[in-house]
Amino acid sequence: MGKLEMPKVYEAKNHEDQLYAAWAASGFFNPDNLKGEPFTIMMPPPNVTGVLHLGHALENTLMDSMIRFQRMRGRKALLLPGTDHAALPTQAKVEKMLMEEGILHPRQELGREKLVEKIRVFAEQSRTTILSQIKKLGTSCDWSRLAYTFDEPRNRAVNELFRRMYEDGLIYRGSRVVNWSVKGQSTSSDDEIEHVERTTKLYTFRYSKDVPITIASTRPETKLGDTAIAVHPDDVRYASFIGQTFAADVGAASALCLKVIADEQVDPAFGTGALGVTPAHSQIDFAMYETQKAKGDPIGLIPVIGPDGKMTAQAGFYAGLSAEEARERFVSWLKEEGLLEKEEEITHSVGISDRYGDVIEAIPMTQWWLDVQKEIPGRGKSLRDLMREAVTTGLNDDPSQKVTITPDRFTKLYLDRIEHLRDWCLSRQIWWGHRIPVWYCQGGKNGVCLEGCKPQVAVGKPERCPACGTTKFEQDPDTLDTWFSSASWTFSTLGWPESTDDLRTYHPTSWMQMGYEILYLWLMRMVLMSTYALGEIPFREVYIHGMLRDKDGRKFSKSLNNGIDPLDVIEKYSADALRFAVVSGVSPGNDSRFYEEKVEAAQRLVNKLWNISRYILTSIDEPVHGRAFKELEPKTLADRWILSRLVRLEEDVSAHMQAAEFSQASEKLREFTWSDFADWYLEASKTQRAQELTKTSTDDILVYVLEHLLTYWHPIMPFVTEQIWSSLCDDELLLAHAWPSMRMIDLDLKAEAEMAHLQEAVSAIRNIRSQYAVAPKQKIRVVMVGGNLEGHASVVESLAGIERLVFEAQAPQGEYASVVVGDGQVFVSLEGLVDKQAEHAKLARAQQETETYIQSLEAKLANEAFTSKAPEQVVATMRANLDDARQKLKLYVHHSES
RNA sequence: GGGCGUUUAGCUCAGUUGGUUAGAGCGUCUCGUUUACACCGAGAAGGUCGGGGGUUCGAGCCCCUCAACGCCCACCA
Repeated sequence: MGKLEMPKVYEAKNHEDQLYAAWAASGFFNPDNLKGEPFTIMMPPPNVTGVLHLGHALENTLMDSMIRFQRMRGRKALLLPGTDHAALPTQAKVEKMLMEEGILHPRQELGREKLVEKIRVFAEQSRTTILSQIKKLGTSCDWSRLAYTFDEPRNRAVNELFRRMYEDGLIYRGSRVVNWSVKGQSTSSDDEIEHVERTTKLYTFRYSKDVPITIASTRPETKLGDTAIAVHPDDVRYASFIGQTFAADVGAASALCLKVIADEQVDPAFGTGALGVTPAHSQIDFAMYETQKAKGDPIGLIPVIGPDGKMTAQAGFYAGLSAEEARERFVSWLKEEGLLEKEEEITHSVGISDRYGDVIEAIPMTQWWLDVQKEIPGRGKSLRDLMREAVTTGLNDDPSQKVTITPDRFTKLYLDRIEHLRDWCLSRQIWWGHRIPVWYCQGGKNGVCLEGCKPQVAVGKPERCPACGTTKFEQDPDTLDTWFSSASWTFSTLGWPESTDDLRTYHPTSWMQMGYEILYLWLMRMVLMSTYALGEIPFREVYIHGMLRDKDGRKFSKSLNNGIDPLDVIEKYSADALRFAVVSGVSPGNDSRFYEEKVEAAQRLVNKLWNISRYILTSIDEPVHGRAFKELEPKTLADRWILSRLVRLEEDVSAHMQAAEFSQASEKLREFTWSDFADWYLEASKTQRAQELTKTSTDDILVYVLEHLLTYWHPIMPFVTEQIWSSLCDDELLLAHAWPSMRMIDLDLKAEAEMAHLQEAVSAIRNIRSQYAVAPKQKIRVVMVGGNLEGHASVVESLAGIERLVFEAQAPQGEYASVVVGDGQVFVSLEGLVDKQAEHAKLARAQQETETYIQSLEAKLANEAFTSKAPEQVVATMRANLDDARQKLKLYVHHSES
């Protein structure tokens, strides 16, 4: 009788919070208390827009499994936690909530200060919730280094980055066409726009009877701002018009002045082959405007749609109308004038604001931009160059400064994207976020410096204007794109811009995981910031994971109401089960499905591990842990076999964990736990423990294997393993236990092969029992001829549930069901039960199979091309198999003769 | 219009550089309450690896091609 009490069912609820508290109190989450080579992971900071979802459960499992593994392997492991203020999403969310509460225009009604305060309160609450949820998931992060993208140290880093980039001339203020959300009243970057297919009407028309060129548009109302007509330079139809200017009165404030220009980008085959150029309301047309300007042959720029989504004064007759109304009226005017030639339905893609959901308008505005193509002073390269180098040759051709992306295909996506990168619009007109650190001198009237000074880029308000001497300044009202702060996450969290020990020790970070949906938004920008600011890559390895979907492969979404709250799953099952379920079946870059049955299966595994431990720990009087391998005394085949399997397991799991192949690692562990250890060794151990000779050695091996197994499971299932460990060992946390390497121990291939035979024989006997429905209590006798299992009779007897196994030289007489196993034959005594016909048929079938098998092997081995070209080992294995099969066939032949 | 991914048992997925007769979990069927576990045990059924072609001694894996589904990108005015 053991001294321990363990309930039959593992109740995670009773242990998880206490275990987490014990880990946190131990100090091992903090790498300052660890030795070894640093290994760093920065937690992708969850947005403070709400609570954690399943995707976070996946991410936390991936990160925590990796960091726990590395910690146990003796690394100075840092997993740094944090949250993201998520400027636009958070403000959008709070505004929506306020609107639901009846504050229909939060910005106007509350004003900047009050609205920001409302958002801050919401964000804080959400932050607190999120941090407690991270603990529930078991994530072993260093809370002493907790960061927030919107806290003071991060604000300093952001301002400093802005300042340096401004001084390097990379950040500039300029008027360009931006992506404008009328609903959100803010710009957004190219990456925050979703393209959706829509059907729209395409109108083909002329500006006036005097303009000889016909154009087409899905947004005719924007044509009020056209300043040119572009055609392909080689298009003979229009060649004679190039360079000419046509005037047209379409009802705008002043008559349109349309210059015909040549541009390679125009597709002569599309529509009429002529394109009405609207520089103010199209990114492409704006590019043409810039090209023309550079060529010294400028065209105009007339904004006809304003930030409020209404037609501007320049739209003349249409001023004040919404774009839709203006379109309607303009089209009917075209009809009346006989200018409309065609009206057809087409599908094309429109840009939609990620957060506000309205169609993005292209509008020219003065904003802050980051130039990604300009050469960085003193470096001879642009930001784009740095981003490219980091994933190809390594930064400055240094291979140790190379970011490896898994799976590799995302590297190509990344590189393609870099080539098409446009300047990054940094400023947002929302209020929740890092304020642009730029101050405008208010020396004169209307907020303009008397001496015309430049904007002052400074972390705090400047003392006085160097030009006019005033102390009156106004800060830029805009805020920074939220990704500007998250892009600096790998180093702002370590104290940059100070030169700290942390920065020297933990940067570049070792490993990063993220979903593919933020590859452009985040991964690229982290590389940009880190290579710019530190001349270092942000991380060495990036693991890109897929999305979790529901049982039917659909995204989890509020509108589908198919959400699963990870906290509910933890409450109902366990954090370990959630972790295992979420990680099993995932491969890098691919989506995977998640549903409750997976967690149920995982929880059964957790319980199985619990019960294996319960059996061992409660039935062994004084389990001794920490024995060395060589202290063990394997006495039986099963002993030698399970130890060899354990060595193999360690090898596999270590390799898989190192390579971030979590699913494979957990699959190997599951297989060993349930099949090898529980179903075979534990059952075999019962017989061994009943015998004086093998009692002690078996106990030792049971404890040894359990102890190792818990260790190898720990990174994936930390709670249950730690809980069991506490029963085994009361002076050390499993969290801080060293990963036992078994690299120096040889596999026992002989034992593995012999055990495979034994298992086959046992299965065969069980099969016969099942086939003949032999009652479990019915005593049966089994005779074995050949098979080399003498010496293992008692194990076979207990595993197969038979009364007695005897070995004889020849097949016995009487009523037997038989089966050939390896080079032996098993005869199960079944007096009065044997269905001779069925037996015969069964044997004939088995014999036939063996013959076919032999034939196929013979054919292969007779093929000279095969034997000469295939590796020696493959041929040798096949020869051995052929021998075995022939041996087997002899037994069948012998049997059918007898 | 480009590009990428997926397609293996009823369902969800493994299958590592091409090498024995393709695996697991769940589900299904049969049997079983022997003190670790009914959140269990034993046994069984179930697959021409999406179709076609090719390379090779040998293909689930490599090449070509077609198909279905999904995703991403794009300046179709």
